[in-house]
Amino acid sequence: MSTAGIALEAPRLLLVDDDEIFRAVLARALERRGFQVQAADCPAAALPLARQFSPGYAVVDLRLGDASGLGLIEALHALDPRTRIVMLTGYASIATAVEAIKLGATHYLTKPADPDEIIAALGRTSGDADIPVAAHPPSVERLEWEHIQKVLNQHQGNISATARALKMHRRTLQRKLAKRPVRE
Amino acid sequence: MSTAGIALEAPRLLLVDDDEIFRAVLARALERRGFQVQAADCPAAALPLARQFSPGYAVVDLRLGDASGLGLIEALHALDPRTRIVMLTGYASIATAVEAIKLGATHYLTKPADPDEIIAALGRTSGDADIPVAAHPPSVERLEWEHIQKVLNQHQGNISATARALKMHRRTLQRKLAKRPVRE
DNA sequence: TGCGGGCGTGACAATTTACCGCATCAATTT
DNA sequence: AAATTGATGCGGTAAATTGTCACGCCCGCA
Repeated sequence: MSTAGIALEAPRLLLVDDDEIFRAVLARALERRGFQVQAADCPAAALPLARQFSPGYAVVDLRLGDASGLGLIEALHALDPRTRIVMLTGYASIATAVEAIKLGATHYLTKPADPDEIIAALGRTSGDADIPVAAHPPSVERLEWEHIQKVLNQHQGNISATARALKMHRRTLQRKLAKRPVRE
Repeated sequence: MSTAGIALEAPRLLLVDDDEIFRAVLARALERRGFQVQAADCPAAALPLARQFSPGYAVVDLRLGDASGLGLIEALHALDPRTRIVMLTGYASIATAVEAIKLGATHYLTKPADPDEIIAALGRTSGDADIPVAAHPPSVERLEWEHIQKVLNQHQGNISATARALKMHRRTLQRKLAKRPVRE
């Protein structure tokens, strides 16, 4: 990080996500990495904020309650085409990815996403002393575990239903669950 | 399509796919729908053809033998930014979709795609379609595929490096890449 | 009290992975 | 020019994982 005037020079970033906890955690992580963060939980709140805050960067979730983040991307891009926008989503699909990029997003990431990865996606390779490591991608095993847990949670711990949703055999799911989560 | 002067007015379309049968079938289908089609099986053949043919539309496959269709998209876009390019692939992933759109493709479709769908995609601009957000969580298989593609992309297609990053065997990665991804 | 579903588990076959090795090719290095 | 390094493709085989079927056991419900 540069030595002087951090508060004044810090790039402004708008974070839009409807999950309060996720928002708070990510906001803090980004602030710690030198961004000045403003957050909102829906497009209606985000737009006025964007007008006033005039952020150079934005991270927006695809699923914002009932609204879609796609419209917000379009609006942010219309407000200032130079804004670097990353779309972040837990429910990724090719169709929404294509649409997001066409509407002006600079990148499209799936949750879980590491803060460094998000920053990299924003296209800000801050030439300072941070992130000497090339962010290690999670192993497929690790990712799979996270995903299974998430879906299992959505189904209130119902293993059979989860297996169906994941298109895997119940027996296999049981076996995977019996094993330890992989540590990196 | 209009009734008169088809031969003169017919929009020109460049079709690039390394599968000869597929190419022939699709070319015929597109011609029957009023396009003037020129086909090629690799970027090396496609580029000169594009220069001479100056197509307003293009349909290009992602996997062209050993080459990638992404480079061709970039080249076609550089040749004439107004060219409407659809990327068509049986190995679809979010990572390559994002890449394709950023390089100038107007749309990205997965095989099998019917000709009408392709034509619709060629004419589509952003925002004129309601993208269904977040249906079901992806299957573990799909998730794995997307993750692999993403990391592969981060490593510029280097299979060995990707295998190392993913902590999986290079041989295994090769086999997974050779297979087609599951349709959702 | 029977029915449907979820859960846990054993067993065995089918498939997939890990791990070899080897050959080729391209880019460096010596 | 020859040697070295690293990427890629691919065959083969042992080891591991998954698919599948079959149980028995509960629980909630009509």
